[in-house]
Amino acid sequence: MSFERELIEQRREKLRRIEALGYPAYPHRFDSTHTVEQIVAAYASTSAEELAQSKPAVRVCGRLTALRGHGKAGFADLSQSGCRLQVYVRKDAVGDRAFELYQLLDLGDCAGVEGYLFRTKTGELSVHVTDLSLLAKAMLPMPEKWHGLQDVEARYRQRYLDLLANAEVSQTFRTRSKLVRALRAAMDRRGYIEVETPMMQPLAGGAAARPFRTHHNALDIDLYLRIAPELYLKRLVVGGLDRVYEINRNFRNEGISTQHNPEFTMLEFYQAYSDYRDLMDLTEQLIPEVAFEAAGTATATFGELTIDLTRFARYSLREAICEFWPEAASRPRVEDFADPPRAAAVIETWNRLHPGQERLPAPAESASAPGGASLGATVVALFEAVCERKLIQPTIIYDFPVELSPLAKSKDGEPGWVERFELYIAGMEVANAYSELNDPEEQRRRFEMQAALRERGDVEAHAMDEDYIRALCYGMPPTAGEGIGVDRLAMLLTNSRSIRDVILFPLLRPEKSPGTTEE
RNA sequence: GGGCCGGUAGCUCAGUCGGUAGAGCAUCUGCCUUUUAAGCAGAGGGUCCCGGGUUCGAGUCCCGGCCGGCUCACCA
Repeated sequence: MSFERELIEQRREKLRRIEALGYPAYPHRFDSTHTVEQIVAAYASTSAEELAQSKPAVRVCGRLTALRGHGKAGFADLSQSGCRLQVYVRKDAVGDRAFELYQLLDLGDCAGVEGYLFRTKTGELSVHVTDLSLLAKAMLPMPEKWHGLQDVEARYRQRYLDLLANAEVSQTFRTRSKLVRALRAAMDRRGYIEVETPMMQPLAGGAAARPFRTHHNALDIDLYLRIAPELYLKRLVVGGLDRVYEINRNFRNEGISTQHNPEFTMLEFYQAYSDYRDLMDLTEQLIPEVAFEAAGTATATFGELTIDLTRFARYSLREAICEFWPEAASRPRVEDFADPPRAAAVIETWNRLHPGQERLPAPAESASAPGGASLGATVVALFEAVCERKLIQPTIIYDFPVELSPLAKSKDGEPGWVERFELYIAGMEVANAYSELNDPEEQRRRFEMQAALRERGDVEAHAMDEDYIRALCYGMPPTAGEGIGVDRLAMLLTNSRSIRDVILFPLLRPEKSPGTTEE
């Protein structure tokens, strides 16, 4: 018999003995007068003398996270929702039967106690127990109490243990929850209505990404898990819902990294009669507002970095490349991105400055040149190489190439560029927004451009969506829309370097054979 | 997919030059009625990730694989 089996068998035996004492093994409920948190908060400053006099009666329950035996007495820590309360059990106070039960308890068991509050010699607020019950037995041993659960894989696969053993993990997810609530409240306050749009879509649109595919049996059709809710939310704007938002999952069938999980949570919102400038202003309000509400501060500590979420820089994408260019002598100018030959010269200079690294591609002379990257794509690639990891403090980067933004409205007088911005914090893209393209004819041309890319093998190029164009044909008011990556914002607010640390159950390869209690 | 790192008791980790598998916590037994990483005395507990190979001998060296982490690429 393996050691683990032996441990389980020991605990089965204890459970049998507990039942033999007349205690139910798995009682149905427990009436408490307080939560641990309430007791700790209410009596934090009550003196030992006052407690000795009033002997406040409490019934409280939680999980046993420490047991310190002393012969015919013992101390235990009862933990509930991240709060800890010491209980003191002595044989002459609880009686023989309950004390026998106490001796059969293990670390990790759920228990309830009844008694009165007092302070120990060392001044610790504790429950002097007069009665005790087992609420559920832990059949498997808890992780080590001092170091917690360190094995990264086990932490993700058995998140419940991670939450039990590592208090800061529990705190991270409480902060995340507050963040989602704060975002929702912020949108509600501003008059947006929350909606839910399809997660299963016949066409996966609204972003450039590879989708997951699934199948509906009764209709016998293939469907895609959504990569973005965008096209549905804009249909709602056409329908007169001038301010809508959705907080929900997107699914992208792509690589996994510290910043990418195949399913991730986005806040996406649309507002009629506005453009991207309005959303820049809104974003600058929203981020510090929700940070303060969720984390209690608008100053984020992220690894070595200290980030002030109240101050935002703004650069156009072209300005940013010039601004963050590493060498003064070869610094390009904004006009250098106006046509492929000049942009090619800038990229050539960059490649020359970075001989060891992979070369950035030069733009093709025309958009239809086979195999060549578009001017827009190469400028964005250059931006990412030059700037992205340097954008530590909150920075809005605006005006993107039209080739990469098939759903965004062009800038007046500059048809090659669209009214779009992205927000970068700590080198991560946190938000993406634009003035929505609402001209159905132009939208059709953009989709056709995408279809051409698709024919050349770009699996992420946007699919033609006739139904969406039909919706635009009924007239969509001028509208601005934005998506905010909730996971990445949660990372910033909880000092989590990996997106997996803010997702309760990140996607992992399935375990071959999880250990269970079968024999 | 490439590079680097890791996988040893339920948990956290050591393991030297290739020579009988170790500690702490947890568990079990005994003692202990104000402790708090409680304490004291004793005991049990191992597919050293898997499969090959080298060797008299492999946790250790070599090859292949599995799983995970970081990183680069990919991913607006």
